[in-house]
Amino acid sequence: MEEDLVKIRREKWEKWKDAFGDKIALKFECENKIDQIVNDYSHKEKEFFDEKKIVVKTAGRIISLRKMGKLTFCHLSQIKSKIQILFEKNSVKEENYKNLSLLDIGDFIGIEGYLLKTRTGELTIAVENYKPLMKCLKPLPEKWHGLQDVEQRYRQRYLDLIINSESKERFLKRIKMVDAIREFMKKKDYLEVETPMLQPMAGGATAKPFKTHHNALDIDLFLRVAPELYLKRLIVGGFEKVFEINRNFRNEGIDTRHNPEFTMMEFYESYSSMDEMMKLTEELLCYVSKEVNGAAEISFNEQKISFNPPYKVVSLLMEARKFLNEKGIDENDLDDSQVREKLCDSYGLSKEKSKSRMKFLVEVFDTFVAPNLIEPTFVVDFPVEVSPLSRKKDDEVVYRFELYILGMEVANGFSELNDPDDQRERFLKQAKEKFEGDLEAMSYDEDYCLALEYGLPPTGGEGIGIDRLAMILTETDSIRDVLLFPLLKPEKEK
RNA sequence: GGGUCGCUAGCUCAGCUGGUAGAGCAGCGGACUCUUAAUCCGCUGGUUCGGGGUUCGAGUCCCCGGCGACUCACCA
Repeated sequence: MEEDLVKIRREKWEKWKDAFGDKIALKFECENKIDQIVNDYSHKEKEFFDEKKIVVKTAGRIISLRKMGKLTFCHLSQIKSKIQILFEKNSVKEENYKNLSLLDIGDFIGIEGYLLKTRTGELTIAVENYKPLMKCLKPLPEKWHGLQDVEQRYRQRYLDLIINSESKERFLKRIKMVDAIREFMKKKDYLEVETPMLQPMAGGATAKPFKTHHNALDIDLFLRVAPELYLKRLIVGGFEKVFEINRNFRNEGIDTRHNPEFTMMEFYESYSSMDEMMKLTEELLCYVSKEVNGAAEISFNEQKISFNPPYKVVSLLMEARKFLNEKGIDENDLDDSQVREKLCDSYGLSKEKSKSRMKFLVEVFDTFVAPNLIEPTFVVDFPVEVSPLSRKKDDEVVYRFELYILGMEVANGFSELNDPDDQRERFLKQAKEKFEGDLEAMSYDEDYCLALEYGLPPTGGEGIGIDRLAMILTETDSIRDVLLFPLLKPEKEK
């Protein structure tokens, strides 16, 4: 049983004090990083190490252990690399060789030794001194198959990271991606800011918020669904270019593309419009793809995708109307709710989402067109009705776009609505929908309208879904696999 | 919330129409100075997710519950 295995490891651990002076080391001067050692020396010939004794001092977790009499091979792991280490009975002190039996796979040790190449040509540290740093009391999952149980990989992500290198690599890639995005935005003179997560009113997106309570103020607060309205207040305040990479929270379903908390980058630029945002997006994605994957072209489940600009542009309304034409549907009939419901039934559309002519058209697009947008594609011509924060182009549509990749919405941007009178009217319409039972409709935010009265310059703004972009760039099907700790239901106490 | 599937040793998995729960890895003991899924000999290890039921007998069949995966609905 597992307790027996832990008991044996604990007994070994008890002996550390006599054998090595410490049960738990305070620290270890790790003078050489393993990936640096590998980079510097793995290409050298075997003879190089015969002539020159290169001494290194490093530390890591033991991830494999092969004892063969008077020789013991291990692999020592650090975040970016691993290296083989070798204990020879003649090179370490006799009692220290014997004390190797107190070490297990999973333990952290610090070592000092010299480099050599084995008969098979593998760069190896021949250990002269070593010091165990901390015991791993639990047995690690098996080295060959790794940790397969999906649930355990999420619940105990550290085990997944120790044992499954693909998983570790995927997260390192995500980190690199976020770094690249940040670098890009800073190079473009955007200022990085943080705006409230706790908001008295959850605005900036149509979504169901999480509610919470502040005790000292005795007020209800919401976790933000978007930072949008605060970022635009900063534009009013004269911060001409701002961006924020942070979490949003939406109290909605969970599936392979949705987690209740997710990361978005939102950015806003004064004196700009949706056209500049689209150009910037093309440039950004191309740059990030090259930084992360070394190329602007990637493949995803055999599908080829290019991030090289320019991206295709399709009109939401034109595509939806094309569908109506093909099916012989008269658009004017769509004002009749009974007609819409009938059509929803025959084409398998959501009645909930088709409660007006325009919403029906959007639903048609989402269902029949969007899933087929594999290569990066901008969708334009969104109805005013579903875009309460975008500037009107005419009575029907706004200056707004969404970017689709692999059938997935990855970005959403627009020329910001900066007319306070128009904004008030749009909020009123939202408030009415909310009153009529739409839980996702926006609240009337008078404080934001007040800010607009001080003058929001013409502004382009956009939000990019970071998790989804990470999925695409790491060829990952589920959002949970690019989130270190996806939300799971707690296990029930027995 | 609905549907389908899954849950067996620390890990990866077998276990057929119901008949004594098995293997590999890990672990323990032994051999071994170039191994790398090391090898060889021997050994240990189980509340079969939980609770009921049917049965002489349940990992297997039935019911209830838990958690997860996929999928539909909702959403980005």
